[in-house]
Amino acid sequence: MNRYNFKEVELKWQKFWEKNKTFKSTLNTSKKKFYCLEMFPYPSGKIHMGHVRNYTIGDVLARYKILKGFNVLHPMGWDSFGMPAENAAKQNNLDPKTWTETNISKMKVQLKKLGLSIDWDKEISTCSEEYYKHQQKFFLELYKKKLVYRKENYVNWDPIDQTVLANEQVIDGKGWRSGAVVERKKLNQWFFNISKFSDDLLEGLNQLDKWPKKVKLMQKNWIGKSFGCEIDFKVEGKLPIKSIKCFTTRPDTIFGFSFLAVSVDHEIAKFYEEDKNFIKFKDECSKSGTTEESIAVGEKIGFKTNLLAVSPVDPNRKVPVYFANFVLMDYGFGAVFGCPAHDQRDFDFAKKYNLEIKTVVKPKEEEDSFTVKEKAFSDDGIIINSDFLNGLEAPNNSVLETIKILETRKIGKKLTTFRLKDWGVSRQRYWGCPIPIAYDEEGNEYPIPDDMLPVKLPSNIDLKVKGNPLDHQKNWREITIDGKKLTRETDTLDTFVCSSWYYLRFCSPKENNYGYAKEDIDYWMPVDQYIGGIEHAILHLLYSRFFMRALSFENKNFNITEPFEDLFTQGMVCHETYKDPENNWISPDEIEIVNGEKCLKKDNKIKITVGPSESMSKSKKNTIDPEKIIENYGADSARLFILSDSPPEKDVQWSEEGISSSYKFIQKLWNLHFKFQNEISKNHEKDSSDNILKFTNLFIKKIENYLENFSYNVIIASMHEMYNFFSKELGNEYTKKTLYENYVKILTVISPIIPHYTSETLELLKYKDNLDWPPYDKEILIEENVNVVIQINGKKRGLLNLHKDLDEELILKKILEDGKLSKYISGQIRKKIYVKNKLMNLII
RNA sequence: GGGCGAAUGGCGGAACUGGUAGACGCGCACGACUCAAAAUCGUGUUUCGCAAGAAGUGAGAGUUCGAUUCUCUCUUCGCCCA
Repeated sequence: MNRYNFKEVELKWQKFWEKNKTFKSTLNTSKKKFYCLEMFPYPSGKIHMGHVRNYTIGDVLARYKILKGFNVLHPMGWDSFGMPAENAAKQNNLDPKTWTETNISKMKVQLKKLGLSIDWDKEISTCSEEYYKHQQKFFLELYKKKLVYRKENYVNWDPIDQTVLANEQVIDGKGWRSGAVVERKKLNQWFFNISKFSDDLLEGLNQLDKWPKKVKLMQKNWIGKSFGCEIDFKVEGKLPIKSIKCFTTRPDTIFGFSFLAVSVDHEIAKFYEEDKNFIKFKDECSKSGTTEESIAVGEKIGFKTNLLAVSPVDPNRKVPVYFANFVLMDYGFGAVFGCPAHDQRDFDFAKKYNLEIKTVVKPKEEEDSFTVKEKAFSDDGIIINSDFLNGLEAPNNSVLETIKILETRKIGKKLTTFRLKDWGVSRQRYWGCPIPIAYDEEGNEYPIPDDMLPVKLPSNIDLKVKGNPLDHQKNWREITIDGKKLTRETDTLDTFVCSSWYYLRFCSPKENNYGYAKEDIDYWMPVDQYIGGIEHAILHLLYSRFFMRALSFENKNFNITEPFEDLFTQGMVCHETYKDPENNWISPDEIEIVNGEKCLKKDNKIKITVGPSESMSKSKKNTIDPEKIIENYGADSARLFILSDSPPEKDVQWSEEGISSSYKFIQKLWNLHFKFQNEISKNHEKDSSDNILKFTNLFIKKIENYLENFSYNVIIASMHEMYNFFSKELGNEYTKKTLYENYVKILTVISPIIPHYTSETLELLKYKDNLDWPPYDKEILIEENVNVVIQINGKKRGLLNLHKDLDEELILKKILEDGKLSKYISGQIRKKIYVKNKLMNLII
């Protein structure tokens, strides 16, 4: 017996799978399909532990489904457009294409070392012309359906990346990638009309039974459906306007109205265009971002107009009208009424500009004389000081009730709004899918005709220019359509567009004329299991759901609305953080242990402070390189460990002890294997017991159950139990047949976890057939004796091993006969609770 | 501020519809092998107690014969939104 040589074995089987195209899948309607998809990676050039976890989880599932007889589609591709390529290319003086392609080939090698059951023939890359040419067709298709449009709009501008960001890409008022404080800028932009499907996207969530509740809730909140009221306020003043339309979700506080605020982009702003003070004010507004976040946190400022707004419920009440930075043009009508007493934002504003604060809601337990003083009261309460609204319960009752009253009085009308805004897809970058549109001198739009598609990205461009490099490509920009001289659009599409339909492309990766072939998607779609990080709970998943709706809109041949049947969101991979005495982050590689203490390798007198375990990140230097792990311990060890310590949906902590323990376990299994072979060769005449048969069948049952429920960590625990069981049990005599058959079954059911190891050991056993998931024998699992828990007054006092289905009275007799148990029974037995074959509880 | 979720030994975590809490692993301790160490193997490991036994799943209550599991209040932490 030699040591298990993982390097040799893993390479051997990876080559075998590749050569035999073991995981190639073809359309076969006679077979039940299973589409297993993990979120495809960005080709940074190096895989990280998050990838290892994501793809291992998916691989275990895919391999299990193959054993279960499914026709499994398990593809891999590259989300390969996007800024990092452009930035890296700029720094290293090469072009994004070369950089990306080199990275892809590097990462492919690394991924293959994990031993994934990928059908590499279906590999796709979103930056390839093969891919994006179809995306341009889709774009024009949506353009025809009027689901894509262009408008001038204020946008979130990332000054570092020099590009526009969608609201979803602004986090804490900063660009999600660059971290730069986002500015407001007015630009001509392309938009996908995602808001057209707001209601449908919301409703659709109800069908997604298998999605995590959390993700559905996050999407629901993001779509943000709310009821409110549209109210037309009469205004008085020197300007030629008579009224301003407002939207409010709290019409019930109308009597507390003390100012009206409009956006600086509101139509009445045109009367102030010459006003220097207004221009200054507007400038100040544009400095703070347009996100809800920045508006909530930032200072509320206003610019007083010379208009007065009249209360629609009390014509004598006239209040000032302000431009205010916290009102956005794309929310409601760009105008809101302020009720300082019951909205903190309005309260802050009123305090600043000395406006009236009129209380119209009181807490339930307070008197009617209650007044708001230090801060706004926005909890539930009762309406007061509001004439015909008095006494209503706010807000549950009062909002709908008020809307009804306002409707009958023709003051306002009910309006449903959504928080979800249209998806701005224009990016001022080179490395993206070109938008297939051109313009004439007047700015009219011309779709690029079919025979002139695809619009290819020009090569050999200068990236070092400011702004979008495509703007500087004069030759490329000029185009003649039908004899007309036009200029191309230079914006490229947000990379989220590429990832909104890649799962369709995997079904027909070679289809040349269109993005997919109908027969392929009819068979393979929807994705049966989608696996990825929770960080995509909103953006990518919502965009994908939209994209399917957009494709199926006015299209009889396409009726997929929900692309992902089941969704699993895995947790992150964490590691301890280390710091030296000067507070610098220290990587795990730079550390050695001296006398049980963590010290710097290069100077082991310097001690290291151990910080909390956090998600692996380059900035905290707590990353572990998967390549090195595979090099030192092998892919099976890495797979085993990444699955073993925590449930897949939770964060897992990477540790040196953990990976080395997984490595050792495989060595132990290897030793066990030769024990098996040795016992098999002994050729015993009969089985000493049916222990092995029972264990194996229970094992299959358990593993199957765990695989179905993503309880992968418990599978590893069961594998240890299996090892412990057989190490002892092989000391007893069993026939060659019993040993061989059960051992093959054991190896089969653990093969999704450590496929290289099991392939090798099965080969050593000279096992030649195709592997199938072994059905377990229910009959064997039926036990004749059962352990019955004996409780006295609800306290466990003992355990009796009894024949199954024993009569209650007989059990009682046994208890009384048992000295250890009977000593607890002093008086009369008042009550007996008997749970069949499980428990007997006696109440004294 | 709102919503959602979580809390179990020294640590990661198990426990199917309420029915033996702590599976399995890590760590630790002891032992075997060894001149010694590493590796490996074996035994033990919730706490208190010599023991019998008692307590015990963040805290407090409730429902129940019986609660890690259900209900309420609170504390802490995490995530999302503001």
